[in-house]
Amino acid sequence: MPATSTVPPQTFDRNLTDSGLRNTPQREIIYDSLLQKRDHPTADEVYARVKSKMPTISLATVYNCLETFVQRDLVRAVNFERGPTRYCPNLRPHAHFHDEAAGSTHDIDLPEGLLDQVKSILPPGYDASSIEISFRGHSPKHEES
Amino acid sequence: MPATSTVPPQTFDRNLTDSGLRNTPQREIIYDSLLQKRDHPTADEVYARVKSKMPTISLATVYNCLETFVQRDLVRAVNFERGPTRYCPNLRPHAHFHDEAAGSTHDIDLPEGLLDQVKSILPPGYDASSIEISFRGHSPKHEES
DNA sequence: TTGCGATTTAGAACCATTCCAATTGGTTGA
DNA sequence: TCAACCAATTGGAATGGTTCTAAATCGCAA
Repeated sequence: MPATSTVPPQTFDRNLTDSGLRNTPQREIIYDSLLQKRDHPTADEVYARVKSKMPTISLATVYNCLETFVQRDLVRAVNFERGPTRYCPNLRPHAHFHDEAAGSTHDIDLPEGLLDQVKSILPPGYDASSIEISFRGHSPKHEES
Repeated sequence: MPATSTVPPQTFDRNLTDSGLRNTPQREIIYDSLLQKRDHPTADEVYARVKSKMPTISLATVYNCLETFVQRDLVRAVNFERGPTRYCPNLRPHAHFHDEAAGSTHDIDLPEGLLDQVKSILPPGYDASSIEISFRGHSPKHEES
């Protein structure tokens, strides 16, 4: 049982079709590649991985599809400073830990209630639609980041 | 009394000179401009503000100086997604709130202990050198963001 | 002074991303 | 089945923020 939560395949499909979008081969193969190796790849990395299965796919399509997934809340976009955007199919509430030495990124599960607690520090009148928590530092070794 | 904490002028100077750097007119005027209007300006905005006082200054110098300040922990660099880096002279531990509608960024003071508490969710072996907490949403009106 | 390293500068280069315009593809309803 | 329409893909050009480069300048210290 992985410590991640992704949508089941049929939900992925319906999430798209329900809003008038299509589940194209490109979208399927890109989403698949995110599930396959959950190391928070950049668009370029996704492009490279996906090209072996579908050599004619274009980088623009990779950007388009990833953006579509983010809009539909199927995937999270993760940013560290000004680095390239990374993509993450884990929908469970979690923070990110960026290992500076290894250049790898790990998900950190959030305990129940932590987000509410953090949100409670906001002064009256502030209404947060999203909260990001990210760490930098060094982390134990992982085979797969 | 502002809810921010910046270094006193002589500390600013010593922080630089102690590590073999010089406190040049450009550095002084740029740091000044950050103190003057604490709305988390981008490098471009700093450039525009500073140009009226020193018309010959270059954008590259603005980038150089800001980067120097960040290295020396005189200023914090703040990023929201892939937007341009913004700069903040407030050294007190704080989070950032980004108002999507207004495009403005506010400091949110962190209560004593919150960072430790957030840090405590890390599994054993993880050692965080920095933590970022950022909100997006909508905030009450401000004259100055 | 002279020398040396720190600094500034303009402009070129870079990189991630978005835009554009043309083509292709799938669905729907006549 | 066809036509029409809108979604999606594609390659390449364009954009925007930032960094690099190489040359000029500056300021302190021998």
